[in-house]
Amino acid sequence: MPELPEVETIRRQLDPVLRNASIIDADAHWSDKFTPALEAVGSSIVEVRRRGKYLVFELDDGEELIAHLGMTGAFHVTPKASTEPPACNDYGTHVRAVWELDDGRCLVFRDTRRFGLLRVVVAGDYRDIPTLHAMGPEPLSDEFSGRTLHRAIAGRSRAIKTQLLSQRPVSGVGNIYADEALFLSGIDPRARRLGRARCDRLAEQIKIVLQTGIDNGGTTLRDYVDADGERGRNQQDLVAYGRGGEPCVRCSTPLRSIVLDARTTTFCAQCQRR
DNA sequence: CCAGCAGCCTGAAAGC
DNA sequence: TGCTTTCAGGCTGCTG
Repeated sequence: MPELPEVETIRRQLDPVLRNASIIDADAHWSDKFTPALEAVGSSIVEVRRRGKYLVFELDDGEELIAHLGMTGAFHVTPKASTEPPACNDYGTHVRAVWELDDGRCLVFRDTRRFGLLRVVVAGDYRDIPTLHAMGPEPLSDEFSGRTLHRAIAGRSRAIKTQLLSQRPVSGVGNIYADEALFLSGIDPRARRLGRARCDRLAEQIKIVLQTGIDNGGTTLRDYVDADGERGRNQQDLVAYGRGGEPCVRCSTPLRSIVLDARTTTFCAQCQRR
């Protein structure tokens, strides 16, 4: 559920407090989705960046620690205090990795459902992380526009929402913000062909809903909390996602919920055109 | 290469 | 009340 705005919110909190921190020890859950955490030991964090929904911890040895939050992933930094070397069990439930820093603080990764992922790679080499490797442009950059969206979906026959969730036409959009952007641009999520004009509208609304999400500190529906343990506020601004059966804010027709590619999809059959 | 879909996970909520 | 079933969903990897 963390999508671009949630990951960006966390990044903005982690970057200033983790710069120049040295990782002197680590512990990880046994799953090979999390054991790569140990490979970061001995390096210092240069900067915390983001690409789509992935956090990228740039290390000083030419490598990057990559983290995907899956559905329930969360990061936080403990205050100085430390007593013993870190162990996952010491920091509460569902801790999947702990990195001990040289000043006594710890970076802690929790992930209840274990849909998250940690990797250490040579900087920029994402061949082992297919979605990151083939990731489309950053939605809030000039690299993404109606023109690039139109070109990216040309010749493909899958529903537009499915294509958005694939991260290829654009990065960082998940189920919540896809439903919101499609609603606001008046496009049926099942539409399979979009002309340039509709791509322009959709690209514009994607930028707006993601920026609004960042400004609101993310959307909290269930598990999401930022690095300070705070919930987001963007759920108050949602007009489509999770509102099946409620009246459309534009035309009052009850919003319809369907399952598209195994994901709940809510839209207005009146306002959104195929 | 592409479309479609099962499987991975756990806890909350709904159903019986 | 307590047990069982359903649901949530990003991404991987398999199949046709």
